[in-house]
Amino acid sequence: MAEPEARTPRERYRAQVREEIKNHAWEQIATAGASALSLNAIAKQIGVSGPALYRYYASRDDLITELIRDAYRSLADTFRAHAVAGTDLAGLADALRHWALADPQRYFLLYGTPVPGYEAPEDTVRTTSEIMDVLLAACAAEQQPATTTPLDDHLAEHRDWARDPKTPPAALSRALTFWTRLHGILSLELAGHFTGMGFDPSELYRAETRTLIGP
Amino acid sequence: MAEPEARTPRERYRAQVREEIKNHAWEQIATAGASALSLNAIAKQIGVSGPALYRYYASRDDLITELIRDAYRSLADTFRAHAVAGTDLAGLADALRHWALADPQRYFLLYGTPVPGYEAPEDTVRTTSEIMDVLLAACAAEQQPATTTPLDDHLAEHRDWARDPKTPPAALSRALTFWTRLHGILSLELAGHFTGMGFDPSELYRAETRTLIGP
DNA sequence: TGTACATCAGTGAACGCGCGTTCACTGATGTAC
DNA sequence: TGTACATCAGTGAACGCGCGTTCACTGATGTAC
Repeated sequence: MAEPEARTPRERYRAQVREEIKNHAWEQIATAGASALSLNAIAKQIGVSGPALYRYYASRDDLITELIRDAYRSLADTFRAHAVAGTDLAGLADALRHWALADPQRYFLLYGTPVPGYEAPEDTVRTTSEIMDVLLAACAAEQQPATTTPLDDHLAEHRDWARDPKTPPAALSRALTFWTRLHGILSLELAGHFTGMGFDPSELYRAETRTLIGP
Repeated sequence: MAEPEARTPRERYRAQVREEIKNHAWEQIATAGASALSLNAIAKQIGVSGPALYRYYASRDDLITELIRDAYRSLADTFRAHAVAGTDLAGLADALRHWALADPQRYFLLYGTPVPGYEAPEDTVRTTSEIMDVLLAACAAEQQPATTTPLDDHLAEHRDWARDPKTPPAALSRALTFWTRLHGILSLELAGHFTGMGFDPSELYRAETRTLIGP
């Protein structure tokens, strides 16, 4: 994925095995959580001895970092596809929801409980900026409200995270509330906090999406 | 805490040691996350042999369950104190934020990445209902809007989670959005997703609190 | 096309570690007469 | 107040386990002449 393209058969084989390792890693994460991920267990599943995996990943942390990288890339690609297609904020919200529901543990790997001390590598930070860029562009494309809120004012002065200096302050506010509101619903839903309450989380999600659109 | 009161010196001693174990457990969770919690490590910190802890907790899972129980109790107590004092929604929002910031890992233990397969014991479910009751009462005490939203309609028909049947539908909506919006901000903030963005998360929190209040 | 060499995937043994948990025990603290 | 007994906290040895990781190696695959 992030690898250079595989030209030779050997390179193609390598890429294939790396992919297989990752697939089993995701499976394990889905079954027992990321903290339970074990190289030896993956090796056993693939039908290979434990040390063999060290041909493909330098360490367990290396593998996890690559999973995180892939996850961010996947979300960024999803967003960018919508940006190219010229979809609006509602489209992005839908895309985010589908992406999250498709693989809850992948969502939590990015946005769940942080591992104390873990520092994201430089390139994933770039990917998150890419995601934010798409979101900000979509917000800027919406009709801007006439009035200004205290939050707009604050963000107008703290806007380093918006790479395009032409982004209007109201779009900054909207991007943040888009992110936090939808994340709030998704993370509680995926964690199962709504089970047994009886209502349909997608109704809540759609209601929140509606309030985010328009001026 | 959830124990019967300690009458005899022995019982008091027991309660004291249990408390000490929990304190070190929280410390460990804050340092390395809940999945790294180890009974042996706690024993070492206390200066006691590993098996000694089994006098106080039947197993590692037992200890974690009690930590979760305590955490829910703590939040419920915080909310109830505000209910008794007759505080409004803004007061609850403030209380929630302070409670979360006071101990991020405690927050994540309740609302972070779920452990696949873990089932909450019956009594914590009761505590969460208690929390919801306070929130719903505060929402019902607010002035209700004149118009009705599609979400109101949906929740009017799926309201088993609201124990008081007199709770107006708009209050149900408000309680849910209160919860999900504030959780969205808090969890992203505590996980460090806003670091480096430059703005003040509390401004965002206050802005969202404002939109939740009034009709 | 065939041979000589280099590359590299995978093996099996080993290291050191820490984990949760059990068990039979010692010794101190509390209780009953 | 003193003695006999029961309760219970804590110990140390042990069990079985799985983990990440290293190392020297075998054997297959690819490369160069």
